Amino acid sequence: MALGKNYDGQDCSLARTLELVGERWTMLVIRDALYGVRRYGDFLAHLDIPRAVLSQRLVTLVEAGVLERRRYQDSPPRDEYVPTAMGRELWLPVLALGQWGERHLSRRGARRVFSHVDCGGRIDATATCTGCGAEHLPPDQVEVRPGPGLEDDRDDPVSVALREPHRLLDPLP
Amino acid sequence: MALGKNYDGQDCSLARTLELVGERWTMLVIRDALYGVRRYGDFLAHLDIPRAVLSQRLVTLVEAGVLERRRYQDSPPRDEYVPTAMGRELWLPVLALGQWGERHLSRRGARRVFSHVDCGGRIDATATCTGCGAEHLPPDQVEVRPGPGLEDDRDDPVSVALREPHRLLDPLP
DNA sequence: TACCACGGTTCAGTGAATGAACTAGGGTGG
DNA sequence: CCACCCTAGTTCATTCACTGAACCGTGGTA
Repeated sequence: MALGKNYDGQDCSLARTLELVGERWTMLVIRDALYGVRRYGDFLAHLDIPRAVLSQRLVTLVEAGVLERRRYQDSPPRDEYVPTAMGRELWLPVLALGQWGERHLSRRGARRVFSHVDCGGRIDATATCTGCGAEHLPPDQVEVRPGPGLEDDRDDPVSVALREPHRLLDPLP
Repeated sequence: MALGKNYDGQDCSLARTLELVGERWTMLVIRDALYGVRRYGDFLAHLDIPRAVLSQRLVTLVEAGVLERRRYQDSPPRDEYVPTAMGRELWLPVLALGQWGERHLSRRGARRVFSHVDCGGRIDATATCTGCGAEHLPPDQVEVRPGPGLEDDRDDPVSVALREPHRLLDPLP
């Protein structure tokens, strides 16, 4: 972080977190990784993000331990990016931020509906199942599907795959 | 948002939220407002933020309905910034992000400890009281105090006031 | 061999953030 | 009356972050 003023003067954990995830595009990369996106090209197409930014963000997240880089083929060499346990725990802030937006910034209904894999109940902003009451649901216990407010006009592979219900963390597309 | 590429291609609530709160410094301004900081000079001193950035962020947050600008004196004219109901609901993402940082990015103990005003129990990352089980605690039911990991080397008025337990949303310093 | 797909890298140009200085409207004290 | 102080901004040249467009390297395929 090279800007003249960084958050060093802030001895607080929020600032530490924001130094890592607060740069433009980073939270959306993390969100996509939690949905199950793994490959550079899929992040690129789904997020419509500049290539250099995506490369740099992935490097940063791997170095920080949020994502893990894994070889999925040797010829030619190809890596994918998988959330670590540390990265999976960012699900809660991602959910809280997204639900705030659903509640306050959405003029149509919910764009994405998150439900509990085991009982089908809706998930609230604290990752609690409103159906059965299960709390602290990790991402692999959550299914995402389109809500009534989602405009379905994207045709990249990830957007197409997310037209169907999809369990978080399962590879996409 | 004038960068060549914005988040318009992302029909998702997380992107809508990040367009508002994702700019550099904004989440820290909101965090301070939730702690109870009200005045331009106090945000300025506590955050050590460039003046022009603070002015612009406050304007944006007022226009978006997250903060409300209120006259606190007429001669000379002086306004303060108070979280709206919409702004107070950002407490949950702020807490979730901060707690993630406490858990994964802190080499010493907790910098800030959040507890339930009514029973004194600790608050977890979902705004649930670990003492009595009360859920969805709003900020005005939460008290913040320094934790064992906080370096107490700041001497601006807000930092000094936060050396004592402080109920969120109560004006600071 | 030419073309394609993939996962990057490079770089000039544009926009955001920054430090430093300045402004306006009061209030206070000598 | 004037000088100084405080507060809440505003201005602007400079630096840094992001971007579009082009390019690169390593394979695989027809």
